[in-house]
Amino acid sequence: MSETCTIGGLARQTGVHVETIRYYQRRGLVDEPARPPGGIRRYGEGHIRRLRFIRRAQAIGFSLDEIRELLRLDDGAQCDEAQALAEKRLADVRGKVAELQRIEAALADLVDRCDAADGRVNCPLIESLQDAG
Amino acid sequence: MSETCTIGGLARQTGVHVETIRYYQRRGLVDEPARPPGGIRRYGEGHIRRLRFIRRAQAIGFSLDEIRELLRLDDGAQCDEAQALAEKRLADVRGKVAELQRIEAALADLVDRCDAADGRVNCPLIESLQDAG
DNA sequence: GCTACTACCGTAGCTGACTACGGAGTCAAG
DNA sequence: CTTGACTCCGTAGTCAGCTACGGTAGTAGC
Repeated sequence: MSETCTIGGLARQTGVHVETIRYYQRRGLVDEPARPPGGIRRYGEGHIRRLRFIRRAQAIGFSLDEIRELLRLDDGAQCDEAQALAEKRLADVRGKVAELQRIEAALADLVDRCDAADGRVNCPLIESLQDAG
Repeated sequence: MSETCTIGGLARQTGVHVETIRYYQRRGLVDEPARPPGGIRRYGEGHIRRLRFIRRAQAIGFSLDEIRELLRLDDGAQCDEAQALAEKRLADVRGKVAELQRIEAALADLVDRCDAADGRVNCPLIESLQDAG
C-alpha cells in the first residue's frame, strides 16, 4: 500500500483543488479511502492516475457523468461502449462547431459592414438587430 | 399610445415566455410600463421590437449584459461602440471554434483508432485517457 | 355577481462544475 | 503543550438564463 499523501498532497500533485476532489468523491468519480479511526484519509498512485484520467477526459469535452461511465470501462475491455460515448460526444462537438461558425460568419459580416459605413448615420449592426428577419 | 396588450399577449406575439419577459425586466433589458392604479400593465409595439432585438442579438451569441449595452446604443449613432462589442464577441467565438475543433480532431482520431482496433484487447480511447500526455 | 383566466410579485429551483464557509477534529514542529 | 496548518463534513453560494410556484388581485364573459 503506497497510500501515503493527504488530500492536500494529492491536490498539489495533480493540480486539482481539494474542494474539487471532494466534489468528485461526492459525485462518485473518485473513491474515498477508509478513514483510520479518528484519523485522516491517505491517497496513493491510483488516485493520482484517476484524477489525471478525469482531467484528460474533460479536456476532450466529456461531462463528469460521461467520465464516470468511462471510468466504469476503465479496464479497456468494453471498447464498443467507450467508442459509442466518444461518437456521441463527437457528434455534439460537431454540432456546436457548426452553430458557432454560423454565428462567426454573421458577426464577421456585421463587423465588416460597420467598417464600411463610416459616413452613414446608422450603425449596420444595430440596424440589423432592429430589422432583420 | 398603442400600449394595448397585456404581458401574456406580448408573450404570444413574440414567442418569449411571460416569466422570461419579467426576468428581462428585472435584468433591465425591457422596461416595465407604469401600472394604472389597481390595474394591469399594457405593452405596445416598442416592447415587441425590443424583444425581437434581444432574440436576434442572442442568436448571434451576445450575452444579456452585452445586449443591454447594445440597447443603450439602440439609436444607431455610436457605431464604434457597437462594433467594438461585436469584435469582442467575434474574437470569443473564434476562440471557442478553435478549441472545439481541437477537441473534434482528438475525438475523431480516438474513434478511428477504436474502429481499427477490433482484435486488440485494450481500448485505444481508454488507454489514451490513462496514459497520454 | 360568479367563475375562469390572467396579471402581479417575490422567491426558489434548475443545469454543470465547481468554490467557499464554518466549526470541529487531528497532526507535527518547536 | 501550544500553535498553526491541515482535514473532515455539511451546506450554501457562484455563473447564466431561465422556469416554476404560490398567494393575491384584477378582468372578461355569461
